[in-house]
Order: sequence, then structure tokens, then C-alpha cells
Amino acid sequence: MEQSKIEQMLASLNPAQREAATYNIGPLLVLAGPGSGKTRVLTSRIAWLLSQDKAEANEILAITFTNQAADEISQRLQEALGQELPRVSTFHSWAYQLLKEGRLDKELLTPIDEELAKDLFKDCALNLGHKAKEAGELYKTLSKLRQEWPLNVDSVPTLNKLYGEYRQQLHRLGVCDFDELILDALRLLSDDHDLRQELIAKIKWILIDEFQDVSPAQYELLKLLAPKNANITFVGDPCQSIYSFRGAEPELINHLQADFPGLETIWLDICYRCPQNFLDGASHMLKAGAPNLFVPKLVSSKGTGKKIALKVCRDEYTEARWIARTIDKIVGGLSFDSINFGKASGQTMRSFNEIAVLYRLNALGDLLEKELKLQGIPVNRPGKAVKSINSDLKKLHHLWEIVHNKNRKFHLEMLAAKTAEDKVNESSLRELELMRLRIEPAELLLKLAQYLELDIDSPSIQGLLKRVKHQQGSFNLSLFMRDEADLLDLNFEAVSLLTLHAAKGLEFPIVFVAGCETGLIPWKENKLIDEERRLFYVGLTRAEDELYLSYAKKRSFWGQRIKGEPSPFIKDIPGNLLRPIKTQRPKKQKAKTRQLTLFD
DNA sequence: GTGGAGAAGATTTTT
DNA sequence: TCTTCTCCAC
Repeated sequence: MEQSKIEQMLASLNPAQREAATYNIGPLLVLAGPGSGKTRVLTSRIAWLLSQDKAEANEILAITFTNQAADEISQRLQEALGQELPRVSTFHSWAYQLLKEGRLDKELLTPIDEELAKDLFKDCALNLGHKAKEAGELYKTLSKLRQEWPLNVDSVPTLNKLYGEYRQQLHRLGVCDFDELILDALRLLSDDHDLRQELIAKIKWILIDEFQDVSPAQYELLKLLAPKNANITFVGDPCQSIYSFRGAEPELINHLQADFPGLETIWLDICYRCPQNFLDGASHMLKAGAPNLFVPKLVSSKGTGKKIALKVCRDEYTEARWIARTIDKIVGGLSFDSINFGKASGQTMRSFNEIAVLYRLNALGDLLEKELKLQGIPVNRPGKAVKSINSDLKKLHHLWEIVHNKNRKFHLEMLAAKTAEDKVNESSLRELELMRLRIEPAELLLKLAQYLELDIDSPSIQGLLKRVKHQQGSFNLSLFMRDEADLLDLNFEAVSLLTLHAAKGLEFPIVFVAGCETGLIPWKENKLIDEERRLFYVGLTRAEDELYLSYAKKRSFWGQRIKGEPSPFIKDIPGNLLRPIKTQRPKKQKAKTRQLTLFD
């Protein structure tokens, strides 16, 4: 390995970052504020471990929360080192790997995604005499329970039997759901003492990213792998924990000291992303609601910066148009208005992909998308329609997988349960399988839909066909079904429209947060107000240069007209950090005066 | 197994 | 408000 490269890497870190990257031995907690170079630290740390011969690549276990984050770290390591690299994986993929290795004799389990798992669970519930509605409830309850370890399904008597049945079905069909992956790994390691010791001996260094999003079950898995004095590094930011609805337990951070005595804590408190004003506003807001929460004082590397702009709008339409108009001005649009604006304020030109509009509910994105497009602003709205999968699409999906010979047993049974018996017979399936080799994916899909006698003119199937049309070779059909084929591409010249959740981990020079009203932010249905606060904190700390908050005094929502009060969170931002934007009513007059000055 | 009336419920999203 | 779900009658 090139030592100079590593040295260069370490030299570019600030003292706290470097201390974290080169922390020698024992448990370590790195509290990394927004924009404080968390990924750099993780990457440098792995590079340092390897270069100092502290570990071989296979002795390092690096766990991230998403595949995307895992890829990013892998890629950065590849660039820096280009040698044999440690595997960076998610909890789920690591667990899967472990189970695969531990079960060579048995049939390989294939993970299925949540939608399919839910279907199977519901089938089981119906077979055991539960009603459909009840089945949905039970699934939710089970999901919650499965985030804990030891598992306590007995606490809900009706669930006990059902869960047993469900697991049996999963096993029989040779599939596994995501929660079960973690649980199976836990079962395996708690039972097989030798295997556990073997792993402990093998894995010398553990690094956990996004610790604030780890579930209790995942934490138990970590504890099984790491003795009390292990070389384990937790990286996270409790202020950015926003995923409790899918099992994250931010309180776990308080258990660390007891579970790993001698734990050292390092703060990364220099923020390279946001100006000081945004940081101060965001932390003040966070502290106001949770006085007991330790919110670190973040120092910006960029100076004071601009104030946080605040715009009050008459209603949601005015808000959407104001955002559209402001974006147009910022990018130096060609309308008369924009040219004047650009000249008057001496703005630097921006491109669309430097701008993001954030909001709490996907529903708000619809109007924004419409209005921005109306103004000729290109938009990028990844992952908007997550649950557009209807039963036709499900059937089609099953048949697609059967024809591609993936999880054949599972999909055959699921399809059979949804269609008439005689539909799914081997000889016609074989015919379809042969057809697959000859024709394009879109054409095949159409044939499959016709075979199932689905309504091929329905919007869902037409939409799917359209999206699949330009695909070749193999691809993930379920992604296309969920409308997620167009993933967030930041190089694409368009304004990003995102939920606050989806914005996590991203940054943009210019950020709008729309719908900053009581009832929306915090979302009234969420009882965890603190988490809503953290979500807003995440939103505010995405901005590099300019931050605009807006709210509407009236908003139509689910048929009701709601009177919009400003979000209480806005009131928690010190007034001196805010810059109210006034309504520029006398538009004509303004243009006139400006024209006059030109002739002066 | 289909269709229609009526009720319910409507976040956030990764693996 | 508007879409989706549920359930019962046919």
C-alpha cells in the first residue's frame, strides 16, 4: 500500500477527525454532526487500520445502514487504496452472508421484499381464520415486536400461532423476509457457541455507521459479535435519528457506556456544510424542545453566512408559485422578472441541481411538482409512489419471477393463491419460459399480462410497460413497479423534490422547506414530537448557502381547509437568525422604477 | 368470484 | 376530498 497516500489522507483531516480515524484500541463512539465529515472519517479509519497492519481486510467488519452508503464507502476506499478491501455491508446483507455460510447443507433462503412477505403473512392469517383487516394489524404488531431481542411474540396470544405458521411457510417455500434475516442470525449466534467464538476471534475491528438508526435486535447482534472490550467504533448522531417507525432506537446510545466499559467519545463538531447561522438556528430549535438532549455546539467552517429566509404565503398555491418564481430567479431564468432580479442583486448563477425543495408529506410534492413544471423548471422526484402496486401488478410480478426461474416455488404458490387453479400449469409455463429467451422484456411483460387475462389498458400496467420499454437484459422488476426506476441522480439538471426523510445524508447549496406549519411540521399524527423536531433539524442542516422556509396561512388538505399557523419549530429559531421575505405586491411599480434608473 | 355500497383512513421508508 | 379496503349479497 502507498503509505504517502494514507498520510495525505490523514493530513487532510482536522484534529478530531484524525483522532477518530487513528484511535488505537477499544470501544469508541464518534458523534458526528451534520456535514462534519463522517464518511471521510470512516474511510480514513479503515485505510489507517490496513496501512498500519492492524488488520487484514477480512478482519474488519464495516456496517452501514443502506446499500448506497456501503457502496459509497467501498468506492472511496477503492480510490484511495485499490487493494484487497474489507467488505462494507448492511446488517441485512451481513446476516444473509452468515446464514448462507452456516447452512450449506440446507436449502438456500432467498430474501423477499416486504410487500411479498406481507402477502404471505396475510395468506397465513386468513388460513387461520383471521379477517383481512385484522391480518394487517397483526403484521404491524409483529413488525414492531421483531425489532426486539429476545423475541417476545407470546405477549400477543393470537400472534404466537400465526407467527409459527408464517415462519413455517417461509421455510417451506425457501424464502426469508428482512426482519427474519436479523432474527435468524441472532438465533444462530446465540445457539452456536463455537461459531460465535470463531467469529469473535476472526473479526478484530468493527465499525458501525448511523448508529442512531440501529434497532435493538441489531444491537443485540452486535453485542454477540463484540466482547466488552472489543475494538468497535460506533459512528452516529442522535440528533438525526428519524427512523423510529422502522425500528430505530436512538436511546441505545445511552446503553453504550454500560455495555462497552471504557468507551471513549469523540465529537466531530466542525461543520463543513452549513454556515453558522443555519447551525445555530437548527440547534437552538432542537434544544428548545428537548432540554435534556445534549445538542453539541457545531462550528461552521464557512463563517456566519446568510440568515434563514422565512416566507409567509396566503395558501398552498401561492407558496408553490413563490418557490417556483424564486427558483427561476436564482438560476437566472430568462423571464423579464428574473433578469431584473439578477442584475439588481448581483446573484451568482445557479443550476437546477443545486436546489432542493423539501417537505414533510409526499402529498405536498404533487402541487409543487405541478407548479414548478408549469414554470418550466425541470424536477427530479425520486421514489414518490411507493405503494402503487395493485394486485394485477403483483400477479404479473409473480409470473415474471416464475418465468425467470427465481424463487420459483414461492412465486408459484403465491400466484396460485391469487388466480384460478387451471391458469398455472406446467406446460403453459414452459412455453412462456421459452418465449422469454426470444423477446424483449416489455413484450414479454405484455404477453404475461395477456396470459393472466389482466386488463392491459389499465394505467398501472401501461405505466409499467412504458417504464420497462427501454430496459434490456436483467433488471429488478419490483423497483419498476414501485415507480422507483428513476433513482435520485444529482447530476441530472433538475430541482430535487424530496421528503425530509429522503433528504437525509444529502446536501444542496439551496434548500427550500415548504409547508412549515403546525400540523404538518410537526406532523400531527406522529406522537413522537422529538423525532419530528429532529426531522426538521435534518432538513435545516441540508443547506450549504441559502435556506428558505415557507408556510401557508390556508391550506386544503384531505378536503378540509386548514388554517395554517407557523410551525412551533420556527418560533424556536431565534428571531435574529431569521430574515422575513416581504410580499412584493406593487409589482408593476417596481419594474417601472427600475426602468427609470436604467435611463438615469 | 364479482360488484357495489359504505366505511375507513390518509406519514416517514430501508433491507 | 378522494382513494382504497371490506364485506356481504348475488
